Amino acid sequence: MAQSDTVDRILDAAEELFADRGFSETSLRMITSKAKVNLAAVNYHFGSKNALIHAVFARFLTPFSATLENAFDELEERCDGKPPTLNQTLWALTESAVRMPQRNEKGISIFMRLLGLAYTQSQGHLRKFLEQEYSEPFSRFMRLLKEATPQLSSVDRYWRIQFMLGATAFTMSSSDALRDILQNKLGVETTIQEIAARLVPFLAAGMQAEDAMLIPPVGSKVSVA
Amino acid sequence: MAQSDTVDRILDAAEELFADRGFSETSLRMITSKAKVNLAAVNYHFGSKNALIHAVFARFLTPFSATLENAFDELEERCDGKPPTLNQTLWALTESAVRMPQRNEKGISIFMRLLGLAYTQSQGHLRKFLEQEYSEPFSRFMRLLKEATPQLSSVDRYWRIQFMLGATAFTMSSSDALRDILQNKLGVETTIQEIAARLVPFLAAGMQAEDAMLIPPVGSKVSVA
DNA sequence: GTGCACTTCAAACGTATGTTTCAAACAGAC
DNA sequence: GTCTGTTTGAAACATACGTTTGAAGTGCAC
Repeated sequence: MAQSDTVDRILDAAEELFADRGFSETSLRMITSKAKVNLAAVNYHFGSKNALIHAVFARFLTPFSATLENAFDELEERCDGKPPTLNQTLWALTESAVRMPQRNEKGISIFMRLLGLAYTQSQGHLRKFLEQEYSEPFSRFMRLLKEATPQLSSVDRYWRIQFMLGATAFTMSSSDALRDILQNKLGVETTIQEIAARLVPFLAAGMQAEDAMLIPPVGSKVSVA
Repeated sequence: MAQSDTVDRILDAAEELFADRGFSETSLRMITSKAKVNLAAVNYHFGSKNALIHAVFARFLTPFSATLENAFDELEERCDGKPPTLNQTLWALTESAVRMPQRNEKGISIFMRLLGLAYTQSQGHLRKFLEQEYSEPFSRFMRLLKEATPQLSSVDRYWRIQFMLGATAFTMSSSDALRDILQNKLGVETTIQEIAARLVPFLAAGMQAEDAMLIPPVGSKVSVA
């Protein structure tokens, strides 16, 4: 049994279990027994549980950030000089995610859930790792967003980006559960691509909303400064 | 030392620690030492750690759901017969949240973060508890949303509600950190009311977006079914 | 003051965790 | 075949967890 076999089996099992249950709620014993390898194999090959978590992210994120950089390059080239629109920028991101070669059909949604967990679970080491390793495509995406919404003040744009992040991370992090609910309630099947196709126009509309609302509607009791 | 003192100190400490670190990542020993009570006090007063988690939610959610019911009553009365608009419904919700009497100035944002965690961490017992205890105001809010967006299909509405939830829970759950960043970067102070005032138009715009976007913009490579 | 219900306390229990250890198995070079 | 570096295996380690126990302390009615 070659090394890579054990390593990959651990990564596969860890990825799925982390996505299902979260990081702290998944023990090394669950991972190694699902992967059918010895308990000590994780510490032997990765060093620690935290390092295993990083490896799970790196296996997806490293090729993804390369794909994303290419997509941004292509987009900027196609727009030669002019800044890409908000829709173009958002689509470049979602398409890069959707087009990533998948290990299996659940690959994307598993990974989206992991990204959502990374944001919501306060795993300090993980956030630090992600910031160190993948700051460049993130900064570039932020710059594109800025150029695509020149009408927004810095403060407005800042908050609306947070809103977008929230809607995305939250939805993706529970997309399996949400899909199941929808399946049971309305009998509708949904793919991750369809979710993305619904999410992008929602985000774009919110991002470009006119805020005629800083004063609450007539009849309400509280004046919002 | 009266009972209520110990109970409240435990609830205060638990609320803050859960919000900071998540449920599984917070041990009873952390809680009791922060609250300066004996370790056994939690099991004595609440029965178990899960029951403590429920109590933390109930302390906020019970008065809040009463306030919210009143706000909805008032709103529907004011609209006599006609369904309230989306903006009115969203404002009724946010105002009820903002107007809740707070134990301290961080009360709201702490609780928003807890709600976000409840959704993302797969704590089965918690979801079951919340569904059993607070299904009524939740269903009512959903009904109001439905009446305020008759143009949306059930599926569209379902997903957009998830997007709204996500943007709200995520933003509110990290609003302290986000406010700090904004303060340092741009030197701007922000209150929770102002965040709500920015969030509501974002949500309303997203909710009412025309989805002319189910086919990606010209020039993109992937057709999304 | 005595009795009684309620509350606190220190200590222990059983279990699960991440990690380490060290011998056994293995693979490839010579 | 023998040696060498790498990988696996079963077992143990130390630690942390939620929970339970039983004694000590507390406030109040009588």
